[in-house]
Amino acid sequence: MSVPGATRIAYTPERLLAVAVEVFNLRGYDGTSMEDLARATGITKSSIYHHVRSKEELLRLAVSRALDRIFAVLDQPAARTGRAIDRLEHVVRASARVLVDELPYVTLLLRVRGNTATEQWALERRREFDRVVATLVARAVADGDLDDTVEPRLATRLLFGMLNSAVEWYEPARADATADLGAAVWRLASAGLRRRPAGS
Amino acid sequence: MSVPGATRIAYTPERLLAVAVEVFNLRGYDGTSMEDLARATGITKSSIYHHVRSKEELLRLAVSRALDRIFAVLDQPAARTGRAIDRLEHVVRASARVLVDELPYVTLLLRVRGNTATEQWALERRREFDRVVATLVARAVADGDLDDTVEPRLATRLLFGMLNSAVEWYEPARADATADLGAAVWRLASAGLRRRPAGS
DNA sequence: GTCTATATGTTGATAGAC
DNA sequence: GTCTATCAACATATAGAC
Repeated sequence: MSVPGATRIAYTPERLLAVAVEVFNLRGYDGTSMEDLARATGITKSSIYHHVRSKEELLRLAVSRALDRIFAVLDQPAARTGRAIDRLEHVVRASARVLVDELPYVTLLLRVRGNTATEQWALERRREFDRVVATLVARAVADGDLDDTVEPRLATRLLFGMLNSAVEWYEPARADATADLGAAVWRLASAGLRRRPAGS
Repeated sequence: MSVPGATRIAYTPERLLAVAVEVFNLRGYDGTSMEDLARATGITKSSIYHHVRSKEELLRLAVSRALDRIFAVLDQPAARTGRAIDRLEHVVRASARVLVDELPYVTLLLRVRGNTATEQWALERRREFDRVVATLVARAVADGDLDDTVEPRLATRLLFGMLNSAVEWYEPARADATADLGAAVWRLASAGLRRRPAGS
């Protein structure tokens, strides 16, 4: 049923992945059937299997892309040198950029439950990331730059819980106050919301 | 295959629900089959259908329980009278208590995607809750008690994103620093993590 | 690279005996 | 209240023509 004059989309694994991830995020990975993907792409189930081995491969491609981008943050110079508090700020802001730039992929990653081998691997890598950040928070506390009344591990989880929650509500279309997500998160996490009478 | 001497668990809808919610949270609602529930309960699929009409009914029972507890927070006197900032603090702390006390049910509620009519109803009620809280935040800003540099709606989302993230990591077994989740969340959200040289 | 047709297992749910 | 047996629909995935 090709339309004359309208060029048929040539599916690459990359483009197929983009469509699949959208549907996964809408319906959930388990709630999405290959038939759903067929409808969304405009080709049949069989044609999809020409590009990928399995439904799980699509998941693996998606979460590994998200993980690559997120771990790249930890390799940036600003995350590896300087005062712990400044490195932490950089990790938060750069992670926020990754979240926004790769929103569908990061969203899928953050919703992984652990049903398949792929999902368990993704969960393990996420824990690895959390451990690195928790170490950074602990160091900032030791440096006297962060309050020591909130336990480092708890602080880390609240900090990234706040940031990661953005996958549930961030709308890239709107160029509103949420434009710089990282700035907002860092401001709230470091200074808090409460207005102070005088001084900073 | 009943064991003599070991009293067979008498299943009530309530007890069945508790088991089902555990499995739903482990595998995801869509990733859980009635056969999975049969294994977890120790009775057959057919027996489960003696207690509930459908798999979706289990979901509905679970999320409505969570929603009831959460909306009850807004009806408490401390959430309805006094300064907006104090009402907000109470809503955060009371919501944290609900999250902890009803952890499996709240967890399931927060993971709903919208595939079924039940799920869409749950999402709509969650948005309703968010709107009430956002109004409270806006009022606290107007009162001059909250900083006006972070937009109220964004602040609300970050605040509850932080709190709700607890369903991903909170462990009731451990009576550690996370014992009072609400206190930790409120402290971080209001005062921030950064250590200040002098004064409060 | 896409299609039709199909294999093979699993799904949510029901019928009816005990 | 639980069971065995079964259903129709749908799942992932494959075979092979064009």
